[in-house]
Amino acid sequence: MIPDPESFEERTIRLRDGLKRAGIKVTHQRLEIFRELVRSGDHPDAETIFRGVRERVPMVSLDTVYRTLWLLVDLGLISTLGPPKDRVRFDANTRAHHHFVCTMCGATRDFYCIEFDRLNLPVEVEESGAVNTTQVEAKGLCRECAGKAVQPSPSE
Amino acid sequence: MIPDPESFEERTIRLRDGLKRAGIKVTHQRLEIFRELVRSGDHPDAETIFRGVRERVPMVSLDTVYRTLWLLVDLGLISTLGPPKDRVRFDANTRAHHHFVCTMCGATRDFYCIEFDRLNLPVEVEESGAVNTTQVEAKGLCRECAGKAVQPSPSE
DNA sequence: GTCAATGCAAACTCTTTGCAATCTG
DNA sequence: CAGATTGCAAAGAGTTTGCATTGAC
Repeated sequence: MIPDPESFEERTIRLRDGLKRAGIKVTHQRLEIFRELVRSGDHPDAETIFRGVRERVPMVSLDTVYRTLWLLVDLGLISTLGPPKDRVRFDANTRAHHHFVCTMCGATRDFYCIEFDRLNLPVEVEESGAVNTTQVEAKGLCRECAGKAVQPSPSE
Repeated sequence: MIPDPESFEERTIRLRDGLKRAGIKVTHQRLEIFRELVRSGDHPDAETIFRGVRERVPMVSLDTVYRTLWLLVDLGLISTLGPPKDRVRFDANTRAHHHFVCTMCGATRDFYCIEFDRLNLPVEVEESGAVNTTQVEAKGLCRECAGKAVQPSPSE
C-alpha cells in the first residue's frame, strides 16, 4: 500500500515553507487546519475540517477554516475537488462516458472511449472499496479559454 | 467526431417514456428543461439552464428548474457531475494522483498510477481543447458503505 | 510595536419549501 | 374533473465579509 508519497512531517514543513515564502504568517490555526486536511484520507469539506480542528483548537471559527483553505488553494498548497466553488452541475448523458474539463472556466464536455470504461486499477485501490466503473477526466484549456490566452498568475 | 450516441429526438422520446413509466406528468417545462440540458455541450448548473429555458418559456421559474432536475436525477434520466449536492471539498495532495470515489457516501481517497497520469485520449477530444493531464475516477462502494450493505433503489 | 490574522456576527448566494392558482391526463 | 405541477415568495444551508481584538514576526 502506498498511502502517501510524502510524510506528515514533510508536508507540514512544505506548508511552513510555502507560507513563509509568500510572506504569510504561520499561525497555529493554519497549521492545524492543514494538518487536519492532510490527516483525513477522504477529502473533507470545510465543516468536517472545522469539527476536526476544533478538537485541538476549540476557539477556531468556521470562517477561519474557509479563509485558510482558500488561502492555501491560492498558494497552490492544496486544491479543491472538481471545479472550484461548484454549483451543482447536471449531465443529461446516462451512458458510460468521460469528461474533458477546462481548468479555467470549468466547462465540461463528454467523450467516449470504451477502454476507459473499465481501466485496470492498481491493486491497492481494492483496499478502499469495490470499484464498479472508471471515468477519465481530461483536464486542460478549452478552445474559448485558450483563445483568451490570458495566463493566470504563474505560481513559479 | 462522435458528439452523441443518441440524437436529440431520441433523448426526448426517452424522457417522455421515462416520465410516463413513472406515472409523472409530461409538462412543457419538464420537456424544455431536459432539452436545454441535452443541448448544452458542457454541463450547466441550474441557473444556466434556467436562463436558456426562459428564452422559450419566459414564465418558467428557477425553482421549477431545480425541482425538475432533481426529479430527473431521481428517475435516473440524468445525473449530476461529481458527488450530488456537493459542498466544496479540499485535497491536500498536490501530486498527480487519482481518486476512488464512493458512490454512496462520497468519500474520496487518493491512489497513484503513473500510467493514468497521461492516458492516450481519443483524437476527438482535441476538438474540445488542449489536454494537460488525465485523472481517473474509480467509482464504487467504499468498505464502510459496503458494510452497511443497504442496496440503494435498484433502477433496473 | 506593527500589521496581518482571528473570532464574532451579519450578509450573501445558491438551493429548497409552502401554498394558492394552473395545467395534464 | 382530480390531483400533480407550477410560480411566487419566503426560508434554509453553505459560504463570505466587516470590524474590533489578538497574536506572529
